[in-house]
Amino acid sequence: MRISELASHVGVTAKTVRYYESIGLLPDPGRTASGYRDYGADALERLTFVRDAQAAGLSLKESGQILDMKAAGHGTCEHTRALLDRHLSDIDAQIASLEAARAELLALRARADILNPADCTDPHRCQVVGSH
Amino acid sequence: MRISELASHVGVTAKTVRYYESIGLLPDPGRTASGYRDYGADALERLTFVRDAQAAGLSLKESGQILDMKAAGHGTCEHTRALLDRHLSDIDAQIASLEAARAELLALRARADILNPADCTDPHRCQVVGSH
DNA sequence: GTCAACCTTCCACCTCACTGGAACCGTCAA
DNA sequence: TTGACGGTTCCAGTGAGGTGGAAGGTTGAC
Repeated sequence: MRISELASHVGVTAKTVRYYESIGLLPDPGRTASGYRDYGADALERLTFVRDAQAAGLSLKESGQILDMKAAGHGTCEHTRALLDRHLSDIDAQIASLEAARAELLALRARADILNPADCTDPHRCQVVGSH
Repeated sequence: MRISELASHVGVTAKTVRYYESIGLLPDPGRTASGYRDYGADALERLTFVRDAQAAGLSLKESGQILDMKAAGHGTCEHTRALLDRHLSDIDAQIASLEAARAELLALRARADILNPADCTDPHRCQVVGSH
């Protein structure tokens, strides 16, 4: 399959696929006689994994690490598990901090709702954002 | 107070404070006779707000917008409220996507747990990451 | 008076994940 | 055979949020 077909299967652009190849995330695909990149199912699987992993918050580098461990075939499960565990706690921390942020924003909003907009005319302070 | 003191109160570096000033996020502070930046409580409050807002997922630009609206003193409450509302839904979306990612990672981890590590010796595929 | 630890400016560089554009070649249907 | 729409390379830029380092001035304790 050609680059655009591969890209559209996964929901990225051909540019992005070439970029991934340039950073070593995708291997050199074979080429057709005319020099076009020619991808197989393995490329699709690899790219799909990168996309999934990215959706799960892993960086391209980390996806590459997992994929490389897989290709090297050593320590794979333990390393993958460790990476996964680290990301699970990262995600938990992110969710916690977002929820704290949410609460903060909500409190700010509540103040904005309660305050009479007419009170908001002091040219030097906004009641919502002001001293806290 | 001097730049490092301000910075350490908020948990950033002096470099970062100068950078914030350079992008207009913090106003020119006064200077001592020798040219050192001299900050007051207002700078601390402003920088703290930027840090809080950043923790809440706002960009530096957006923090600056709120702070500018506050300084300009017009339309403040409505604009702040709109910004806050937009960010609340952004945060909700982020939390939702992180929770989806979490579930995905957890599923991957569960596969890692169930599989016998001894099965993970095939040099060409990792059971955890492989075909799905 | 000396020394470390601070401060100043300025400019360049970094990471991440792309994106845009130029200049050129290949494919395919009308 | 012409034109649209792909593909190729390479280089440069984006934007967010900084960091590093050089070259110099200031402060304060011993």
